[in-house]
Amino acid sequence: MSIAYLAPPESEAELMRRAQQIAGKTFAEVASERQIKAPANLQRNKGWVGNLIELALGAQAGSKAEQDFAPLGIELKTIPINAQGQPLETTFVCVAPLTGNIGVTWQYSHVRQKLAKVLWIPVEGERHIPLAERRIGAPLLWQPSEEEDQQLQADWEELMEMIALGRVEAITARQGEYLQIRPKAANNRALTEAIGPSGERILTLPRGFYLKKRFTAPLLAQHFG
DNA sequence: GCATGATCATTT
DNA sequence: AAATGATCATGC
Repeated sequence: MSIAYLAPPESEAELMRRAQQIAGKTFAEVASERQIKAPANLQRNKGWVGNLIELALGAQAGSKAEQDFAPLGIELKTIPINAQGQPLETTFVCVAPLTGNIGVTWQYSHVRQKLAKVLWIPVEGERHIPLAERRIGAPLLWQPSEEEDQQLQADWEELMEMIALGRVEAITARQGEYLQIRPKAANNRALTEAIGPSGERILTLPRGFYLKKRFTAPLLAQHFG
């Protein structure tokens, strides 16, 4: 009854072969190969699809503060799409650092490192499709273009400046053309340290950086459009 | 609490 | 309908 783990891919080519081999399969098929079962829905298993794809490709499941395929320098992201291939959800990137941001620049930011090279796995996400019957799409290995990098940098700098100036609680998800900041927490009692309006220590909800759909939609469309 | 994996569900 | 703000599970 234990999970059938797969050894990590030894090259980018091997990773891509694996990704192409699961393309077109249903979640149930891939889950069966890994000796696991699909839950009825994602309500209490929000990360289930992401974990399934990790297992199917041989990523280390679980918590590590590095890329999924660190030796290959590749981050794995599943992205739920509709029948037209458009994203159904924003994409979580990383937690937003609320303290200790003196002298931090875009070039060495966590956001930029995470997005340096991403293997996107589109997956059917429409809720009318039973979870087990949803299919995996064709993989896309992506690196940000100069233009995309600059788009993200502009949003990042605006948002990080607000955090540094003690205005984290004034940040709304409406800000940022392509990159936004929203809560990222277990619940509303989870608090973390931040800088307040007068430079004082405050406790606030942890926040995360997310890619808006208007960033990921064209990215997917260029490849599959 | 923080980092991993995200989607849910209420509001607009 | 779509986006924002809130939340769910798991392992340290």
